Amino acid sequence: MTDESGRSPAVRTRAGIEDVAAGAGVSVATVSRAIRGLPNVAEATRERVLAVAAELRYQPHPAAARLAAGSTKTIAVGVPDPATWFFAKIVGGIERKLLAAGYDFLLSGIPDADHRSRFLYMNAPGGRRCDAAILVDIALIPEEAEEAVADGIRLVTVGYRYNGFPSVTIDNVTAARRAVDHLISLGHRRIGLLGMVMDNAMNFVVPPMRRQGYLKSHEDGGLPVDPGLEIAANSTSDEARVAGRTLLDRPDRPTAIFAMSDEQAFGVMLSAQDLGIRVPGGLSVVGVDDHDQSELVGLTTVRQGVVELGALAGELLLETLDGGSVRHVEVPTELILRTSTSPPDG
Amino acid sequence: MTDESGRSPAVRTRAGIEDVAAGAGVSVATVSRAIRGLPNVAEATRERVLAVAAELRYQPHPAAARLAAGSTKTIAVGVPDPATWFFAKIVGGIERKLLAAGYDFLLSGIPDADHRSRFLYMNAPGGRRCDAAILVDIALIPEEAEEAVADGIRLVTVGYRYNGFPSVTIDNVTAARRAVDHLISLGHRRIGLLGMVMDNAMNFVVPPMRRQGYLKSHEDGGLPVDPGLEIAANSTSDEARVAGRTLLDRPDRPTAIFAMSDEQAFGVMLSAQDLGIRVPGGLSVVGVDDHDQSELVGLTTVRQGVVELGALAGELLLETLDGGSVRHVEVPTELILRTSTSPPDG
DNA sequence: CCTTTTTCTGAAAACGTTTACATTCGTGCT
DNA sequence: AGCACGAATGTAAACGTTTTCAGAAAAAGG
Repeated sequence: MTDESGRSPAVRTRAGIEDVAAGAGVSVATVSRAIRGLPNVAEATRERVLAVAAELRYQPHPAAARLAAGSTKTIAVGVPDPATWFFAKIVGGIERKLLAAGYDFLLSGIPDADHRSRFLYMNAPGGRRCDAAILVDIALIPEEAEEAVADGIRLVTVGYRYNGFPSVTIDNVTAARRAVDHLISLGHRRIGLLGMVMDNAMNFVVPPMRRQGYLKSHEDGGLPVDPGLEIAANSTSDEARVAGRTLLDRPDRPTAIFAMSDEQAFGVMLSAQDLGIRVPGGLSVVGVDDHDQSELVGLTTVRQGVVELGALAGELLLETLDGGSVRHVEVPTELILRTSTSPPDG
Repeated sequence: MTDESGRSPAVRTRAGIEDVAAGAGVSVATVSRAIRGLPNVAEATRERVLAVAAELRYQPHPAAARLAAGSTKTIAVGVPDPATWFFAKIVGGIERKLLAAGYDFLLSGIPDADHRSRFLYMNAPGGRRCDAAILVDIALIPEEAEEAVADGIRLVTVGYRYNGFPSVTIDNVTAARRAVDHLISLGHRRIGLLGMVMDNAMNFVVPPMRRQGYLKSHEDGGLPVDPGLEIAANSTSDEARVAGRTLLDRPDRPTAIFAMSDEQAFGVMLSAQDLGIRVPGGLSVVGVDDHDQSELVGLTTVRQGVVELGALAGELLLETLDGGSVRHVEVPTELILRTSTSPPDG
């Protein structure tokens, strides 16, 4: 086939479209059409081509196909850290949808602003590395956003909303309010806030909204806000543990803590454990997410359907690629009562 | 540049290598060399080219580069389920290494044998979709393995070992023995085994080894093995919860359970909770992994450094691509004592 | 100052598809 | 029988790089 004359013995050369064409006695154009299921190829021909292709284990060269066709059948997904529970769940949700639709799934960790701009740059339409991208909890700075729009990048965001791009979010203010209102209704007056550390360059948008909910609840409940009760930590159990520790070491320590994620809440529970403080009697704790392990540790939390978030993002993306309109969906949240909250002791 | 004469107004056409060449007054060959840092280009020329490229925001077309060069700078990674804690951690470890080395990271969920063979097919060298692949806990059936070797696929496996391919594993027999020996030494005589459900087609190799460790410990300890104390479940908390339930519903229920993963152990703890059985007095529980939440719930477990596993896999892969020799590394495990184990009551 | 290397550079041929356009071939009509 | 038309097929030109090879320029050696 490939070497009519040369007869090189050992080299096992891969079948190309030409080999299939030769084998089936048709032109490469027909092979291409037959294999991709395009119209205007006689049924008999198609079968013959497919048979030969199967026999030769022919597989189109993706790079060649992409180059010629201009479409990559690839989606890039950027998350701050793929090893984190929340992002892993989202990635899982997206992946299932996308693989089912026959897309390749390119995963990028985006730990800082530098990686973010690189991600945008590489996945811009001009980069032709992917057909579209999903960004999870990675907010663009205005100039990047403008640029992205100008480039005509296909993007769906999860966690925050940006005009022109499909997105899936929750109502973060309300989510936080559910948690804090609950604490207030139990009689707590000194409620700590465990926020997320804000790398300015990363421009995270979720923590401020949850903070706002925290403040709103205080306002509506007629409670004063003590700035000393607020602290920030990265969204891991370990980091939250030390943050919780400093909050609980205060002489006028809070009787309850609202943590912006369940993993942080776990950290707080650990710090309470460290200090011999009983949960919920000595300290009530509420988180956000409804983490897989929250039931086991009895954590009261504001549930958001995380895999659902990812799956929805995948769907919205597919819609966009099919030329659908830009949709925004807001997934509802729900307070799940467990044993980490109660009225304060005494 | 691209349109010398035509002056089409609105179309913002992307800069190609030819534009850069024209801008810098050199040939495309020189541009290609300059940009990729190849030798034999005068420093002054390189700088000029780089400057023009930057100004034009030039970015080589990946598909074109791949087609021409034959290398994809892409690694495919296959895991059973990317949303699972264990696999997410591994993926995170791999991703960091690979992105740092400038590789694209293609993620595939491989829930069943069908997906597995598709994965192999697509990522075979002939498929030219990636330069190499990493398979996590996905064992090949013999004929696939043969085929893979014949194809000359570049592969590294994690979780099991296969001749000819680099791999990173733990000693599963020993890991299980650590757990079960510990229980026996505490005085337990009836020790349940919560295994993983074996989809035959998937050919999982880890569960049998851990089971073997369980059996060995019994043998060495002179303990009879009660087959009724063994049950299998998928490796999630929820599924393990119902499995644990049936184990604990028996009249002669075990005084301890060895679960093959921490997530399963969590499920067992939940089932104990459901039945009002105290841990560890009424039931001791040991898992494997040292999950992020294991400390919080006080789970005694056999630690394996999961992110480390992933990072190592990434390193081995890079070594292979650099033409290094096939290495196999076995990561040590360690028993972590917490509060979920104690001598049985009474 | 003239060779002989060595360093740079450019022209053009891959790389393996897709696709616009041209061509051939039946078919049903007049 | 002649014609027009649509379906099936083929030809060849993209697609945007990399890389081989040969030639030009510069450096080194005598």
